[in-house]
Amino acid sequence: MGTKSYHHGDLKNALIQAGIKILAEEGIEGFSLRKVAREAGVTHSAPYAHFADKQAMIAAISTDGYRKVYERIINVVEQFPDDPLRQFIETAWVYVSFGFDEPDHFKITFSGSVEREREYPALVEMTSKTFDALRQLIIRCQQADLIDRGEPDLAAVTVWGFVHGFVHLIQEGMVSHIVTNRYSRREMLILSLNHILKTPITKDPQDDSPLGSGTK
Amino acid sequence: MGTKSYHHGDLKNALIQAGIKILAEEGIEGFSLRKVAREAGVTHSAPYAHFADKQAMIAAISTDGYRKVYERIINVVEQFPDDPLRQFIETAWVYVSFGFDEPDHFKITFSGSVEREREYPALVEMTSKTFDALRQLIIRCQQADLIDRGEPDLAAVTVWGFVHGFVHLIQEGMVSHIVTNRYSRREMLILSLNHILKTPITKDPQDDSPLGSGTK
DNA sequence: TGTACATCAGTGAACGCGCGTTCACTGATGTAC
DNA sequence: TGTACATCAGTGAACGCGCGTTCACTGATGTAC
Repeated sequence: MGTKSYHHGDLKNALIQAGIKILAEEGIEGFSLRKVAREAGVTHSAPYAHFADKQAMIAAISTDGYRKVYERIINVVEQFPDDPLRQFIETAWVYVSFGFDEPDHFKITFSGSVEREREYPALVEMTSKTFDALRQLIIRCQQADLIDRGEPDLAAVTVWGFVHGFVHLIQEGMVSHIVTNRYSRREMLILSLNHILKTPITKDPQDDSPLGSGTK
Repeated sequence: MGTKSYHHGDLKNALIQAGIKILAEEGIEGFSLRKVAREAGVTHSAPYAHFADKQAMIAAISTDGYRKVYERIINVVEQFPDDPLRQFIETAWVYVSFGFDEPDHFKITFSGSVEREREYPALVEMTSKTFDALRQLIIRCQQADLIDRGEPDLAAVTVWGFVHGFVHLIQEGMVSHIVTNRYSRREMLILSLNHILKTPITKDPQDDSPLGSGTK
């Protein structure tokens, strides 16, 4: 399992990275297997040695997106072991940051680009691990009385739905400039989360800066 | 402005309807100008008499989506003139229903498929009218103390973000079966909105049925 | 009412393009003896 | 260390396809006199 073997070395991973780069540069519209191969410096038919077809390549990129988010969430949870509020905010921020930093990788990951998910066990595993981490977090927040109790899966729908929609609205430029000119994205996120939290917070726990002052 | 004139009659609208049908049957992936023309029973070059290019056709379909949602929102607001809570719930339901009933028309409308929106004044007008209706509704809800006060545009981001994400999660099958098997979509929506409302409601105002009983 | 003309919605052939996928191949790498 | 062979990652030509768009055209409709 060295980093390089013979021939190209690790074409499979190189193709995934190339795919992510194509997404970043040309978006989902511009995504094609041929471009990915070109980006990786390889013939357009080379990817077929590693991926059955285009769908399989997309599934691998999607899996990578879930993996990134999952690892960051786990990381945040470990970083603030006894602080569910902080875990809640930073987990939301992880998700939102991914959406802002890699918009099209985010879209391909969380917008059901993979048609027959079942056929990709690695993807199925990453999605269920991620969903589970979110669910556990919600339960911890309910126990700490941070958000309304009730069916945790339903609370998860509320929170995750909001966070996803939040990214979407900003990505698509649907948020009024009154808001985007006045608040940073992190500030907007936390102020919005306040509508869901039972006790609104007034300071960003990251640096104790006051929220909603109305100046970026 | 008769319904039919000479030749085809009203090809422009017929093409928009054909486009919506193609979206419903084959999704965004399967959408092409040539298919739309075929569906409308017309040569593949006929649409160019009415739309400058593919983008213009998409912009028209998107405008139609906004128009539908806008008209239904206005309708709901007029139907319950002094009941902001009811307006709030039904407006959310209008949006969500559109997403469930016409998933791909919804996506093309609210997922920034139009590249240079500025160039389509009818679209710009419909979006701003819709945004404004939502904003006014949020303000009415804040005044009635239904949701937390503060910058209305930010509250709108929270609510609209949530509702959009809600549709997305369900459309993409990302909601746990525990939840979807147990609650109807309307029930899920209202129970989720309860996390945002200051005073949770316990009955669906539409028919006074109890919420969250745990059986569809 | 009838004729000549202008308008313009819709036709159909043609273009060039990039795509996904296949397939016989080449040639570098690894393995057996 | 050297040779023969097997493996298999990557090549490059070829395929058929549907796409967006253009353009000279046709023929139905409307208008002027």
